[in-house]
Amino acid sequence: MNPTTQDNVTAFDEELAAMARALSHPARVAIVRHLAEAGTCICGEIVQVMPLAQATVSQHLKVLKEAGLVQGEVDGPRTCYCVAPDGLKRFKELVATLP
Amino acid sequence: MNPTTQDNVTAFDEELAAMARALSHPARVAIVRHLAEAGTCICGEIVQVMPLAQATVSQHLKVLKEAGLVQGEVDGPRTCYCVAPDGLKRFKELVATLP
DNA sequence: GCATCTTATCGTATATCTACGATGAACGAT
DNA sequence: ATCGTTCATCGTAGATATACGATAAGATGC
Repeated sequence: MNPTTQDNVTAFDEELAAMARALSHPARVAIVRHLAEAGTCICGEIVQVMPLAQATVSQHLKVLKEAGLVQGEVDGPRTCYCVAPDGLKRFKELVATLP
Repeated sequence: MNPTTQDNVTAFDEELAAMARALSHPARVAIVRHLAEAGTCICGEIVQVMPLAQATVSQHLKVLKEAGLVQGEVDGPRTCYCVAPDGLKRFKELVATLP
C-alpha cells in the first residue's frame, strides 16, 4: 500500500506537503477562515480585511486555488471565492493518516 | 473567542501556519511517517532511507523539532528521534478548526 | 592521549516565496 | 466609446528555503 514513487517519498507525502504548503502562511490560513465565515466573498472584501495589497491577496488566493483548497468563479467584473469543501476534506484525510 | 492579534490574523492562524510549514516539504512528511513506523530511530537511519545528504536530513529534523512535531533525545553519540504525539495532536486539532 | 563514529552547525549557491506598484484585461454603467 | 470598478498578471526587490560539502562538537573505544 501507498507505493513509493522514489526516495521513500510517497504520493501521499507529496500531496500532503503541497496542501500544507498552501496553508503554511498565516495570511492564507486567515483567508480560508474568512471565506468559511463569510460563506462566499469577492477578492476586494478580503483585501479590505487584510493588511495586504490587492496584488498580494490575489497571489495568495491563486496559491490556495492551485492547491484545491479554494475555488473562485467569475461573476461579471468580480470573482466570487469560497472554500473548496472537497479540497479541505482531502487535506483532513491526509492529515488523519499521520500518526 | 480566538482574538485577533492584528490584521485579522489570529494566533491560531499563526500556529497552524507554522506547523503546516514544517510539513510543507515531502521529505519532512516522509520523515514523520518513517518515524511513526519505526517508533524511534537515529538520524543515520533516516539518512540511509532518504536520498539526501546527512546535513540536509539534520536540517529537516531541526525544522520538525522546532515545530514541535518531532522530538529527539541524545543517546551517547547518537540522537534518538521519534514523533512528538502532543505536537501532532495539536496540529490535528488546529486542522479540525478549519471548515 | 588518539582514532572513530554520529550528529549538529557553518558557509554558500541556487531556487522559491513574499510583498508591492504598475499595468493589463474584462465587465458594467453612462 | 469612454469611464470607473474589479481582479489577474508582470516585473522586481528583498527575504527564506533547500541542498550540499566541510568542519566542529560530543561520546565511545583503544
